[in-house]
Amino acid sequence: MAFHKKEEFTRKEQDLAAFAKALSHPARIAILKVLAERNECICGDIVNVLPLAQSTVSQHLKELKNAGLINGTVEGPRSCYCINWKAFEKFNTEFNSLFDHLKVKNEKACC
Amino acid sequence: MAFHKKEEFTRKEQDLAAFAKALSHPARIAILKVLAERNECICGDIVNVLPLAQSTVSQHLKELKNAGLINGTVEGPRSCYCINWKAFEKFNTEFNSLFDHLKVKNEKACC
DNA sequence: TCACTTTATCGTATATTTGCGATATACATT
DNA sequence: AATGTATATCGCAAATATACGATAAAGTGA
Repeated sequence: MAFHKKEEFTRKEQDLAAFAKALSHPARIAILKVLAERNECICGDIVNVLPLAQSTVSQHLKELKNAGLINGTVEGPRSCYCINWKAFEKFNTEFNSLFDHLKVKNEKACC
Repeated sequence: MAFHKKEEFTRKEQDLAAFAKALSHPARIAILKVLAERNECICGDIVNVLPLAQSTVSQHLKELKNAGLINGTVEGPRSCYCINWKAFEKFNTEFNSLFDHLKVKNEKACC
């Protein structure tokens, strides 16, 4: 690709794309599901549930954290993660605002 | 990665991830916005709007079409694209069903 | 038929992602 | 202090994604 031209798009487009990218792997979807299902913030339990090595899971967790979708805190010798619902809410809103009001207008569009 | 282990996740997880992947580039978000804004189904007009080469835009359109997010039909010498709102609706529902009912339970979770 | 326009595809270069084992780090327990 | 447990990071290999120019394909119009 030579150079990524992502900077040439609007901030909103980049933010939404970054959010979608964080969700763009089934392992990360699965991790979010586990975090959402359990009340305690899990850590290495995720490794036991997923068909992936510990280092790989740790990497996915890092990406989710960088994207702001989850929070992580160190609890003694282990790490505790949980979903950042606020970030989820924010992006859900942004996603809808991008398309929803246009949807009505074009519901019965051409092809 | 050696081999992609995506097959080891559930179909729902894979589908949702594939949808998110289609949205995971700002150029594709921008394309969807253009398609949503105009009543006529655009084609090469998108090329004029985006800071990308024609072949690159064509590639992004192909990916969006493969993901089922847009429809494309040939109209004489040109191609006509528009958003597949049904697919959008489906994935939006699926996305919400994955997380929304869990959200209530865990709203005030740990970390 | 011969240009012209529009779009798709091919080939290629480079960047990024995915995955794992090995290792480091950090705390807990003995 | 020594050991064990849990997690993060490093280094590497392989797969994918991104981007573009060149070219092909397919229709239009002179």
